[in-house]
Amino acid sequence: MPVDGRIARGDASRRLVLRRAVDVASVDGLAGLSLGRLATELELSKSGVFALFGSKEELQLATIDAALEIFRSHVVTPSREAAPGLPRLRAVCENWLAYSEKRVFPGGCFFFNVGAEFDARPGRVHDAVAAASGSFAAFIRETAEEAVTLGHVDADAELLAFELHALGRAANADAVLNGGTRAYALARRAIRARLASVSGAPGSGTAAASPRRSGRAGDREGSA
Amino acid sequence: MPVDGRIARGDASRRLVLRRAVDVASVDGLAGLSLGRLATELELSKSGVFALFGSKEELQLATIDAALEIFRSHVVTPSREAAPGLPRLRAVCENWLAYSEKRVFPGGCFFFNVGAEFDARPGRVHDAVAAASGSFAAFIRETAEEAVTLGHVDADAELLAFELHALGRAANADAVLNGGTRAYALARRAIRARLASVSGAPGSGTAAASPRRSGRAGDREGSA
DNA sequence: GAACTATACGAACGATCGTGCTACGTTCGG
DNA sequence: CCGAACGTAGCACGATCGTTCGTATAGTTC
Repeated sequence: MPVDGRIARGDASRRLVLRRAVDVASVDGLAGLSLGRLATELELSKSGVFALFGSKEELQLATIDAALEIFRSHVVTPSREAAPGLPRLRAVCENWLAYSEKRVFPGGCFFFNVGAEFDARPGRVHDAVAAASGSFAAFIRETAEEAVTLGHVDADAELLAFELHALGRAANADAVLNGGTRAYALARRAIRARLASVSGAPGSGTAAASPRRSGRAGDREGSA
Repeated sequence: MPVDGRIARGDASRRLVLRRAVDVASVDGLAGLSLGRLATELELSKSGVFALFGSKEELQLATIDAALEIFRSHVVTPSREAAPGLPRLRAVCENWLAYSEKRVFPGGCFFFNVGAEFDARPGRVHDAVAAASGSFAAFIRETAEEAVTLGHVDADAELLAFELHALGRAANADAVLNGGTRAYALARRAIRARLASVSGAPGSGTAAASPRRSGRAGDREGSA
């Protein structure tokens, strides 16, 4: 019977702290996280919060893990329900944009912010952020490779994945910094143009939204 | 005679501080800037540095201005030497990538980092960052519009500018976070494919580097 | 029951933060 | 030459930081 009431209580407290920590970090960064602030906002003692994680760095690493779980549940997992190939590739793009636009984290994409924050600093936090960011980049790439292998798109999979990831992150950056939703609309147009199927099977995945606005003379695709 | 020895001395000190401040901020963020750290590293007194700017927020704003000047001198100004239209559009892309890759700021693009840092925080620093970022986005857009007007490319100028800006920022993010130069190569391939001229006049601007690697079967452009 | 473990608290630590105040040069305008 | 302006340093303040210590409490295991 691995039911330990003490550990269960501790895990509940850890979840409570981490739920707040991911929101704070998405706005003020992982360095802006402070034990005292978290304790005050959650009406706990600073030393109690500290004891739950052992050090600030461990709190930061736990915050990254918690954010990664939330990210996966909003972006990666639902995308797997779409059919492999182009539908899934469209789904992961749309799910990512929706995840950013709905402000699952109040500061926009968590990993965009902490990635920019720790990109040039060494240490375990940097490595954890890079690993998390890299795992999602790998997921996009594998999904793109699948779409190419299945003949749904004719492109270099790695380059296509890079472009799609770039468009999403740019939309997040512009939208959070300047407000409004224009950046998301631009990203969706660019992604749609890039993911026009080569032949048939245009079946939209789980969340491919906005089938509207097919007009707009020359949606920019035949520039070669 | 606008020669005031006192003000001249003060400006020299301000430049000394700001030169260090932009480098520190590009790695540790504008919030990671501290008067004490700057004073210690520059062997000045903390109160002296403080008096030069009046407040930390003023130091942050001055740091943004100093970084903007450096950015313009490396990216915007040299791009204006290229011929209007497609050559200039190619030049601004390449100059931006070179600015990021050469680590003009040790933490990569200054405005990418502080943009992500202050995107969701209110205040004057946010507004200054948004204005600086927006002014460069406007420059790309205007350059793209010029290329479209001149018939050098057939595309939606706003969307094209968004895509190019997105590709550059993604390359910066990936390269700084993970090291290596692969992200820059991917961005250059994507930009080159996007900026294939519609007819003639492919004259490369001032800094369009890497005319190599024209091979690579199907450089992904005819996916529509 | 005792022995042990884990959560949680309160108090305190040394360090650093941004910010004042004071004082001393240097340099300007009159 | 004199008073004002500016740069610069020294010192101290209140606040907050991460961390440590001692202790009380609740749960598990014997």
